[in-house]
Amino acid sequence: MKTKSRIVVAAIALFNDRGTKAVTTNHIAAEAGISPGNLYYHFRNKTDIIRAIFDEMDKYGVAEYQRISAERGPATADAVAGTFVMLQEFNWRYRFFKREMTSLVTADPVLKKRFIKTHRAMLALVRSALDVSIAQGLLRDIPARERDLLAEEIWLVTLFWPNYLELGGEKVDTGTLERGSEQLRGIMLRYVTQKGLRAFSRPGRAG
Amino acid sequence: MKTKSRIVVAAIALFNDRGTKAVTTNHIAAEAGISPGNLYYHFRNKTDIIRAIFDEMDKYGVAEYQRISAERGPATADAVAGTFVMLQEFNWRYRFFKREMTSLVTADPVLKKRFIKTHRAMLALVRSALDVSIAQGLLRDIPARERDLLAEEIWLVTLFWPNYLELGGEKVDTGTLERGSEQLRGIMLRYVTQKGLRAFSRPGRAG
DNA sequence: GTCTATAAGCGGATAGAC
DNA sequence: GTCTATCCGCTTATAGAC
Repeated sequence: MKTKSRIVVAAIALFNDRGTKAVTTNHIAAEAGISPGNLYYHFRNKTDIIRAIFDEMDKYGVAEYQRISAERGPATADAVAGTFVMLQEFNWRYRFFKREMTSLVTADPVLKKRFIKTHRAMLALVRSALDVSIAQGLLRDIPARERDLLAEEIWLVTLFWPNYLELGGEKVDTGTLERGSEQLRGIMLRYVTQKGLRAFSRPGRAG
Repeated sequence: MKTKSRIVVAAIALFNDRGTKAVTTNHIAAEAGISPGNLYYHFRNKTDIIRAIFDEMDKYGVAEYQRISAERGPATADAVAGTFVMLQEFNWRYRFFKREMTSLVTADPVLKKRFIKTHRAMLALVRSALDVSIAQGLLRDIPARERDLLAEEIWLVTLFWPNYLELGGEKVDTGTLERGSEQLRGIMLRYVTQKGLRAFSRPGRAG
């Protein structure tokens, strides 16, 4: 693996474990098996590494989403189920970022700009998934304003579920992440039609 | 004001402004108008100050909640409205804590223990408010499991709304906090009865 | 309780050899 | 690209006078 990637991998591992504050560039260099000076050849500073991780997250998320959409067809119940699972895996893989995202984004204007772009895109994605589900008759018709609030609620729960678990002293594992999916299903169920009920309760290829 | 309180007040102001990471004990001492050495007479270190702030938050929150319950009667629509407003003010006053809570709590086991206690109490509070509202016929009957999920959802939104706003690049102000209340109302409305509709849509004394 | 002075240590970052 | 050596600056924390 290239040194630059090794640094990123080492940083993610340490950040997940001890948090960005406790981890120094020296620690990262040691974990990556290189000298501190070498790290500074590849990255300006710690902030720069965090930005690189975010960019990796962004690419990974988009790629996974597109893969799922391509395999299962866009806006199918199957794709929705697969996306849930993917998001949970994603949340776990980059759990330090979820944990600290508000302070990280507040502290770094460059990161903030990139994050907001992704954030808006995700919100739009949820919103359009709702629109499609309604058009297909899987969800009952919902007034526009309520649709906006609903999309926001779904995205908020998705975004903060791991945080919520950690704060409550619950381990982030398969079981508790599954409860997050259950939360989302609970929200959807309030709007689901008979037709939708059959579609959503039928487990997708993701199990 | 006692020096110890002055330190806490100074720390809150600086933390809100620049985050706990960027603020040092020296900064806090300067802001409080005392010497660095003096600060260490009153507190062991920064962590110790953060714990003191959390304890203050805890006391303040409980006191405000009890005041509202006493003035408006427990579990009335009026009290619920007042509690919303109070929570928003609370979130603003200690906004640094909301912003960083996951990392703060992860980093300090003592704080974590105290936080979890409060967290569980709040969840129980929401749950019992739901029970009372259902008993009074303001909300339709909800199966136990769904009731748990609902309480959790309400608490999650309450807890993370300021975070959510900051992450999306929205200013935390009266308008956006009001949208948080609207989110919560949107959630409640899905369960509200005719009787409850009258009670909840009538603005409480809090406006 | 409060101050001044200062020790000790660490993290960030760079220079220059290889 | 990678290393070693090193410096600067800052933060924490303590000692001891008042």
